[in-house]
Amino acid sequence: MGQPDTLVYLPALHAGQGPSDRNREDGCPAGDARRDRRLHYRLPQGIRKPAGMTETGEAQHVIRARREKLRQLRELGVEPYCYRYEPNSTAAAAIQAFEAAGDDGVETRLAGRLRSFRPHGKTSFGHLEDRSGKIQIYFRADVLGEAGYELVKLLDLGDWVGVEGALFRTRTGEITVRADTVQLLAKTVRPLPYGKEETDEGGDTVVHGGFADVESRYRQRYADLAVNPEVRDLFLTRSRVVQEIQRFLDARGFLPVETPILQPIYGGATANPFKTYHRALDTELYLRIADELYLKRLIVGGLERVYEIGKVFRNEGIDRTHNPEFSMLELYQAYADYGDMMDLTESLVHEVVVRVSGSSRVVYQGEEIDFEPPWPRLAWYEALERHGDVRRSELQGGALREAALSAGVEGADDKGRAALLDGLFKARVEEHLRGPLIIYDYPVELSPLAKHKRDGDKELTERFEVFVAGHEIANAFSELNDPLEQRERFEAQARMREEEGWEEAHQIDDDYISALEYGLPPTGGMGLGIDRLVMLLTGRASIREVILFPTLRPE
RNA sequence: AGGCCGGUAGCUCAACUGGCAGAGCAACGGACUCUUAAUCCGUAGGUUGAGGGUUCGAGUCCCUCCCGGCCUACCA
Repeated sequence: MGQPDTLVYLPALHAGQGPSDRNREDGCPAGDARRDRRLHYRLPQGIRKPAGMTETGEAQHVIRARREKLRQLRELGVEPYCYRYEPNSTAAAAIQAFEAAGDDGVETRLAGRLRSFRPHGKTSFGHLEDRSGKIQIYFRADVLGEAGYELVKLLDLGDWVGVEGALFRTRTGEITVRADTVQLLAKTVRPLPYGKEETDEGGDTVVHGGFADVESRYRQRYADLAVNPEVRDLFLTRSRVVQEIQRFLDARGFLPVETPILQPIYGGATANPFKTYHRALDTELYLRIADELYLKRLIVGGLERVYEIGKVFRNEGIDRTHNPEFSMLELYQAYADYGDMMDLTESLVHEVVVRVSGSSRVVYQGEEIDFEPPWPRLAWYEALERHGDVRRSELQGGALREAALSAGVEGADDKGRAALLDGLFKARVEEHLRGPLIIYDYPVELSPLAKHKRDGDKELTERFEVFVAGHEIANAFSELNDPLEQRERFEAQARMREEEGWEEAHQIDDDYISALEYGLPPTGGMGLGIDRLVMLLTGRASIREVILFPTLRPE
């Protein structure tokens, strides 16, 4: 965990432990045996049509031509789908080694994808791309021999190849591998949507054409990743965010745990669930909408500090900030309250931002956001007063409904107090919260799982949310640990569901109350939206850009 | 859900006021032993999202539907 450099080359995992070490250098011996086997692996006549692709005209034509190349390769004794290759470096490391050695005598063995290809008769240039970047490869017929160069002539953009040879500098000064051997690792039979690249005078890379259709990029993320290095970088950043969070929490004694995704009673948030069904149990189950209630059961069990980073599922609308499944961090710490959670959240987010982006400041959609703690803190009703021009004392009965109506809250006519307060805040306040900003002390109606204020104000709970750029990224509270009051809160929610038709209201979870009856120590809990944090750190306006495979309408 | 914009070759995009559906790249064949958007010669590639209508004639105008993006409203 927390590997700072994910580009470090990992040596073969089971060197010397495999079934045998024979053929470890070359996973693709050519020969009759292979050709015989080919008979069993022959592809069906019609090329299978992947979902969502129309195989009209050219695509079919191209794929047919590539399959013809497969045949030619096998005729040459080259197996186009290799078993193994053992590179000893990466493009970036090879270039670095060559520079360090003073342009002298560096041999390297690399594997990657053929990103560009410029044949010139008995000579060809191309670029190989691996996870570290690109390096130019120089193929010569007189070096590779007739058979080797025949293979080079059958290469296509996107093919996976392994090359071995000495590094040198071309006439134009580019560090290049002069290939002594070339090995085809996997043939591409469907052309990748590569754009042409050009380096302008400023040294910037300009891509001509390319793969830009947003929906296609999401549906075929593999092609998006293969073709767009900045997309690979983005998901590298995402992984680092998760690693940094884990590192931060591990260092503070938090235990990573896994709780059920399939739940008989869903809870821990106000949201509509996905329903599913278990046959053997003949039971309806729900996909979790939050991890909360199970994690707090673990605190009851004495684990004291736990966290989970995982997917939660909410059966609601899809837009640029909402995906039906999204990733959340939830953590719970015994003996802590929401004040501790404020401090923890500030330092967690700050540290992740600094370690991932190198600075506490990020620019998001043209707006500079500084995560340096402490963050401003504003009480919920104060925020409403400041941005919504409504005072707490004026939000009783009809006045609240009127305020919600005038704020344009949808369905304000027949909503209950909780929904009206929530609607009013969302309509009037959230967009003004550029943050990072802590909004604290939420109305009790909105927070059935939070303790009420210790000062005796029973209408408020010790809960806060963190807002950045108008969106909530974190939610935390002093966890309600009084089982009797918890039952009353659940019952109040159940009444809201029945009387006001508030479907998202919390269900009564008797087993959770039983757990509380065994004793939940004072506990602080916090939830953090991973996707939104990644959006902030990568400057993306759409959540789909930061989810590898976002939910799309099936084709 | 509502509003706006869009869907043309594998990719990125053109196509005037309704008048023969095009280019670049990718692909295929050929030439070329330091290229890098390689170059040069040649070839192929299309149910213009679907259906209907108006018209001598529709990528273009009208209607319906499908799909997507953006904005607004709601769940994080």
